[in-house]
Order: sequence, then C-alpha cells, then structure tokens
Amino acid sequence: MGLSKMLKAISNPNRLEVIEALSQGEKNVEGIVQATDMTFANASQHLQVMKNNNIVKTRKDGHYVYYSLVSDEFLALHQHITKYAVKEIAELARMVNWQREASDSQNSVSFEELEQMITEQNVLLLDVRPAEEFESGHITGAISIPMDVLISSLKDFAKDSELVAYCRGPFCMLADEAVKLLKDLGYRVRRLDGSYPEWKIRQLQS
Amino acid sequence: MGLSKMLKAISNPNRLEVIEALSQGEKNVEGIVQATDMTFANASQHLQVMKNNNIVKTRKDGHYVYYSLVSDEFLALHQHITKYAVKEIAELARMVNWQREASDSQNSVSFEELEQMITEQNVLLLDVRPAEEFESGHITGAISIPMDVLISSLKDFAKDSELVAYCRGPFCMLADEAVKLLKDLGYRVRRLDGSYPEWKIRQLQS
DNA sequence: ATCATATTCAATAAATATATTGAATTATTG
DNA sequence: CAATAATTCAATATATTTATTGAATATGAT
Repeated sequence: MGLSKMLKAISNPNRLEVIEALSQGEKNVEGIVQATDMTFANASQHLQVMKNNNIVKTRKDGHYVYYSLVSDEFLALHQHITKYAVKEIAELARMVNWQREASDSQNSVSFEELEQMITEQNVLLLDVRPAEEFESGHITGAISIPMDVLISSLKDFAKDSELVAYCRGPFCMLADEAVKLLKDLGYRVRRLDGSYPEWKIRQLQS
Repeated sequence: MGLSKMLKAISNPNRLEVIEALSQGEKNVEGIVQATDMTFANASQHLQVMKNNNIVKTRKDGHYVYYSLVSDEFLALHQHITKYAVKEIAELARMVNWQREASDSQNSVSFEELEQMITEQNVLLLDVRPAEEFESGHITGAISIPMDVLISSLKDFAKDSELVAYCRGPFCMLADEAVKLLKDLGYRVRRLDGSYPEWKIRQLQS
C-alpha cells in the first residue's frame, strides 16, 4: 500500500534527520552529510529512497544536486508528527524539556507575542542557525547570528531592546545555549517557542 | 530515536489496517483477524508491536483482550496522515476517487451540510458499517443499517426524507455501494464526505 | 480439578533494510 | 579533450522485519 511505503520512507532515524535538515531549506548532498554524520554514499542512498517515495525533490545546478522537501504540505505533515512526538512520546518529551528551563513562560516567547513585539519595534530577533540556513529562509526581521559567531565575537547588542533567539525546531538546543550565554551577560533575552519552519507554515496558513 | 520507532510501528500495511479497524472502536484479537485477513498469531504479534510502541492499549475482560487506540491524540494524528495520503499520494488519490462518482458535490454531503440537515430534521442518516462498529460508537442521530441488511431485506425508508450514508473512512467503499443501491430504488441519497472517526475528532475539537 | 477457549510466546525461514566499499557517471573547468 | 569534483550506482555483509508453525499461558465453565 502506498501509505505504508511513504511512512517507511520517513521512519528511519537518518532520514528523519535529513528531513529536519531540509526543513530549514534546500541542501546539496555535502550539506546533508555535514548535518547528519552519515558517509557520502550512505546519504546519497537515503536521499534516493526519499526521492522515490516523494518525500524530497531535486534541482541540479552545475556539479551540485540540491535536495529539498517535496512540498509545503509535506512540511506541514512532518510538523504535525513532530508536535505529536514532543507532546505524547514520553521519551522525547523528557529529552526536549531536559535542561530547558527556557521553556517556561518566563523564558520563552510565543509567535503571538513575537508579532506584538515586532510591531512595537522593541525586539532584536536572533537567528542562531548556520548562515546558509538563514540565507535560504528566515523569519522576517531576524538577523543572522550563528552560534559560533555569537560565542567568538560576543557581539554587543543595544541593552535597551529585548532579545529573542530561535533555531531549527524542538530538538535544536542552539537557541537555549544562546539564551544562557546572553543572559549571563546581562541581556533581557528569551527563546522563541517555535522555529523557522513552524513560522513558515504559519505564514502559509494565514 | 523514539520518533522513528513510533513511525516504524505504524508503517506496515497490516498494522495500518489494524489502526483503521480500531479507529471504529475497540476490538478483540478475533475481531482484528476478521477485519484484516491475518492469521491469529500474526495479528497478535503485530498487536504486541503496536502495544510496545504506544499505538494501542489493552483491556482484559474474561477470555478476551480488547485492543483500542492509545488516545484521541493518536487518532487525530492518524487522520492527519491519512488526509495527506489521500490528497498528496497520487496512487491513493486515484484509488479513492476510482469509481466514486459519489465524491462530486452532487452526491456528497459535508459535515456542515449534515449538521444543517439534522437541525432541520429532514435527513435519515445511515451507518452502513457492521453492527458492532455502530454499537461501539456512531454519529449522533444515525441508524444502523449494515450493508448485508440493506441488501438482503431492502428496507423501506420514507421517500420524502433525504438519505445520507457513511462508513469507515476514505478507503471504505460501503457507503458508495449503499448510495448506488438506494439511488436505483429512487431514493434521494448522498454519501457523507467524512466518516465516524472524523466526526469523533470534530466533536472533541469543538 | 478438568476442559475448552482466547491469546501469547518461541523458534524458524524468508524477505527486506542498512552501511560500507569502491567503481561508474555526470558536468565543469582549464 | 583531459582533469577534477559531486554524485550515483553495484556488490556485499550484517541486521532487522515479517509470516508461519506449534507449543505455552491464562481465564472461565463444567
């Protein structure tokens, strides 16, 4: 049956990592390899499986083959599944909430609050993902401060505006680290209770 | 990873059939066997897999072990996945729309229309699933007319009220058959564009 | 207790999925 | 057109999944 094939195609830890990576935007095989610690050939084979099952599509440019998720509908489905996992699969719920004091309401900001803050112009929205991911798509108004840049150059932000950091999704800890770091420096900073791909789906639905 | 385990547990054709069956209500192993043409031991083993992965839960009563879906949250997730499949997986879309002229708007009724018709009291809502499935849960106001009863006894309905038939879900053809049969007898009859489990989730959300 | 019935368990064989290796393609650049 | 770089393909070994068979439990009835 076609549904079971599709589900098989996404029910492998490596391929789920690929999907998470591609949720941030298209990547070539090298990019996938870096995001997942698979070998090159192995990554390529998994990508073939996903292509044959309509999970991803490809675009050729010079030497490179760029992979991306097949549709926004699929991205939305993947987020439904992930949300279920974070809420209902005990093991994952624990992992996500593990060392994240940030997820209490004191330290996290909802999309609604963020929109409010943006219209009021008193927020600096930090995208702490790698620069390439920012370039292939980000929340409107965000600035790119990849974690390594934040750590090494310790940029100065205006102390009077509030900071909000976000990253890849519920399993991404970068934003939490950024919050911790900046808090210690005396900034007013919170984590976005959401991520770029979730924001993207929200935009499509409104 | 826990998410891939959960997805593996639902990405098998037999287990998907089990989930579809349990979407209609709890069943013992014998009931699953009848709904899926697996052998007894095989069904039991698949049920163990689903139990160990928090897809189903059990209740013991005398000799029997009754299985049911673990939560309404899971039922909702399964429906999201199914809806995606029907819309986006070409092969399935074709299958469902195959010989279903019923799915054009002339021959199908949305939940909203149905609610309207029910308040206006001029509809006879026919549940054409097996009697046990009706008993373990049905759309409020429906009457149970299993397909075999409909065919053999050819019940007389009031010719002045409109008939609406429903069954298990998008892959269930019983309601289409009922529509065809009753149409030939001169009734005004349409198929519900939805099913009992979808109605159940709607109720929970409102 | 003994028996019958519903379900689970254990052992097996066959099929499928996965990671690794190295060779084969394909497109670009000089 | 040769050289290079990115990707895919093919072959293989290992691990996992699946269905089948028959035996083992557990529960209720006689």
